[in-house]
Amino acid sequence: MCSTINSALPFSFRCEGPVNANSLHGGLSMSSTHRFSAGGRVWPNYSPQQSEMDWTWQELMAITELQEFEVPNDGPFEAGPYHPMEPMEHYGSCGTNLVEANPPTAHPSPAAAFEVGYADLISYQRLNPNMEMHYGYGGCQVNKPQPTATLQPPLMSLIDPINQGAGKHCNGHIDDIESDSGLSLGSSPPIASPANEVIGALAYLPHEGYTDGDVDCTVDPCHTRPNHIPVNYSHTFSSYAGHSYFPNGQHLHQHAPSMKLQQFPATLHEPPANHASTPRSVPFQLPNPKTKQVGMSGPLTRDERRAVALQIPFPLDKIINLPVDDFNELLSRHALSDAQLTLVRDIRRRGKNKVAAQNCRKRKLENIVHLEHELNQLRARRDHLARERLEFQQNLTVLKCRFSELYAKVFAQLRDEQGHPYSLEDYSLQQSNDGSLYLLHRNSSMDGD
DNA sequence: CAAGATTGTCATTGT
DNA sequence: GCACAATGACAATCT
Repeated sequence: MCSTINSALPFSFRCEGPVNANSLHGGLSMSSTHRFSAGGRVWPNYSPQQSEMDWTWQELMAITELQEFEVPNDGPFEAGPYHPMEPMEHYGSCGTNLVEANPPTAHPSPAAAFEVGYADLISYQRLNPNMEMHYGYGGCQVNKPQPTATLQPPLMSLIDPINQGAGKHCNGHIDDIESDSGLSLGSSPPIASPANEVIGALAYLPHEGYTDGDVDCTVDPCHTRPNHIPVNYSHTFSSYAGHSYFPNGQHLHQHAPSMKLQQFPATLHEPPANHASTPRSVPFQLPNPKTKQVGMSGPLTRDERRAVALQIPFPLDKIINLPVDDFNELLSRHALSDAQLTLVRDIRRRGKNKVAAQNCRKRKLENIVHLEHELNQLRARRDHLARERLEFQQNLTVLKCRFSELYAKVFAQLRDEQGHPYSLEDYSLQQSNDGSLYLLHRNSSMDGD
């Protein structure tokens, strides 16, 4: 005797062997050895070791036991309550709540088995052909800020010593010639780094003070300006020891022969003589160090003023950017006093550290942007998993409902020896360890097995 | 004028 | 041991 029940379900039950009403278990008067097979798997990963075609009764029963299962939500981001974005739908006619009211349980139930294989829910798409399985997140892209172009104003032009006594930055003397603890009286422009274009060269002595013979300037980046930007030097040039320089350290007549030389104001409050673009009525002002543009000069930095005061015979950018061997060679070619040597080494140390600090801060900001992007991606993945869980629960409810119907149908196929059907109220289907199914009277137990 | 942002500098550590 | 990069901390300055 074998009866097969086919339905619209993705699987069917087949009764293997006759119902042996006299095979008593637990003192019952009847039992069943029905082997139920499923024509298709219902849940992937639920029982990976099992044949695609065989479902034990316990497994099927386990499906009916499935409640909500947890989705781990212990990510690094905040574990806020998940708000389903889709309204609940009812399936079938069982009146079952699609979402169980009872919270997820931690007991080793079949639900836990689902947890283990949850990541493999790709197969679950067979029940959800329209399920989106991508985790991409297109709506949370972070516009990574474009790195601000590092302004590279030229190092300071030679400043007429008369100007050293002017204004806030020039108190009539070179402040803190030797001391590192002096006030920072001006924001120096970013010192050129190996990664940045080196613009200009600062010389504190007449140009003859360091010739191309000092250092191999043919390969020295400090002498290359591939992206020279014309700038207005009308009030920022200065002269030193009879030589006029642009702020970038280049001779005026070499690069701007048409520009008129102008006298640097003697004081900050004195308008530059014959200043073409600055009306006399407008007091001369030092350019704001924070708003200096590429190629613009500004107030001397502390180290620059020190270098001027000690007559360091080579530009700051060389001091800072030359390789150590070239730097030492440069020092060896000049007879420097101890104070000069100390200052030069301090300038080199501070200059390199300043660039390092700038790079460090830039990296820090980039890391923040990167982490924000990752955070958005994780949030998108969390939302996607939550939607998957919701769909899973809905399909589970459908299966439970349909299985209940099938259960009743199977039960209806069973007859006792007199051909009478068994009552669902009195009997339930149970499965033994060998997979056999039995009808168990609800008032008895299987302890006697 | 206060508060936050920016920048330079120093001290320290690691390479 | 030296040179240097990286970085936290602090202070000066700017917005």
